[in-house]
Amino acid sequence: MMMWERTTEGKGAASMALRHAVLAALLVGDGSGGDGGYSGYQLAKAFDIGVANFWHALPQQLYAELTKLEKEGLVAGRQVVQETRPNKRLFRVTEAGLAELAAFTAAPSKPSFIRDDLMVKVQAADSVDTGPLIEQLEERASVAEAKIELFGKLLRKMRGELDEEEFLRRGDRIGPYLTCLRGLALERENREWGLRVAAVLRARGPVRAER
Amino acid sequence: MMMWERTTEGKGAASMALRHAVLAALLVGDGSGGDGGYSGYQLAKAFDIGVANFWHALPQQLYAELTKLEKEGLVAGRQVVQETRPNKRLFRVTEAGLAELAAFTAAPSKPSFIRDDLMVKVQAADSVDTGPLIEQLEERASVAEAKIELFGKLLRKMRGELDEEEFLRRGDRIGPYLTCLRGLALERENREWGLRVAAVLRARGPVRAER
DNA sequence: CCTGATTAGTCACTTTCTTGACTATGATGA
DNA sequence: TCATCATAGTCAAGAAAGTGACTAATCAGG
Repeated sequence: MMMWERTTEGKGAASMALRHAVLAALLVGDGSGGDGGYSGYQLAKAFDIGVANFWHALPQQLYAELTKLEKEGLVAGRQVVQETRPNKRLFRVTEAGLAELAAFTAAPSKPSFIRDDLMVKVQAADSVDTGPLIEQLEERASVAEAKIELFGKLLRKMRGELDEEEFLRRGDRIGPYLTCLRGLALERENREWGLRVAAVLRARGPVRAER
Repeated sequence: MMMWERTTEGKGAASMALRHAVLAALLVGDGSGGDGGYSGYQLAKAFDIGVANFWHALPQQLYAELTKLEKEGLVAGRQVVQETRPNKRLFRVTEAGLAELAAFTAAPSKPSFIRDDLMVKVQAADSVDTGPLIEQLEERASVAEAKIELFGKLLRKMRGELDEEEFLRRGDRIGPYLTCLRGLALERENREWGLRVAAVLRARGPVRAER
């Protein structure tokens, strides 16, 4: 039997993946945000930095998910009337939401999944023109560089005046710090790999008579 | 204007993402496989090792995609009658398929995306029971360890008797080697991060009075 | 005064993925 | 000999995710 025939085995596990990412992200805004909660809009921004390290979603999806979560009582929203800006709804995680997150955390994780156009292109590098590929690899390396700096700043900000060891021992809210560390490591690898592959392909020159 | 309002901009880019991963994976089977091409079944296995580093897909999707690709002339399948096994169809990439891959390679890449349950859980680590989380982190580290060894073997096999520098200069088919290198780096990071986070959470002990 | 950016969302449609079957045959191991 | 594994697929329903367009207010700059 091969791997895709896991019939009748992971039965009641209920995927609905985005929701847990939303709940986890919302926890951060809850309290530190000052006014207790994130709006959909703010959540979208929080996703862009930080959460983007392990989850990607467009704002439309977040709004939709927030609506569903509210209907199920996992988050509670309250209207905030603003004069200078359009009104907004601030959401915070409810007890039920926290319970849902706890259950999710206790359940087995599905293997992480990655999807990367550039890697597909590198896989085919022996059969196609490498010119544009080299450009994209170097572009990616420089994007990674920028993220590395951004994450460095974020980490410094999160740990405040404590050093890392100290913060991880005694800080509160270390979750986002730990995921950010992973993002940092990832981007470093991204940069190294991009530069290395670009160099290798450059050194080989144009692809020789294929097929 | 925010990022999700890229209206009328990436218009003709045609997503259909899986197809390029399939084409790139098929290229490897084409020739080295001996009998010229991969069957859907073999492709599924190839995806599981190697391609899984940058693309995840279930066999059902691959079969479906192969059918579509054949209808569009990007791959060609031929029936192979077997006595000892069920018959199969071997697929190879056509000229048109290669052209499609080339066009894809030249076009801008969409940002890589990751989705990782475990990271979501770590993000929420300050608010939930960390016991099962620590277990999962250590489990992941050991899975990563196994992959590291597997990739080491794969790489040695691919480069044959040459050393890495030499192979990357003169070897043919370096694409899969380069993506495998990335996979290796990724798994190493996975292992380090998993062990580190598990250690940090363990040292902190159970979560203190939440909310 | 007009343009564009920022805040704050909503709606509808399409594509893709996942899930859970079901069909075959031969080989291998207990 | 019986069970299971490995090969080699196919099908269909439903859930999840992604895409593109649209509304609306305010503010900042030229």
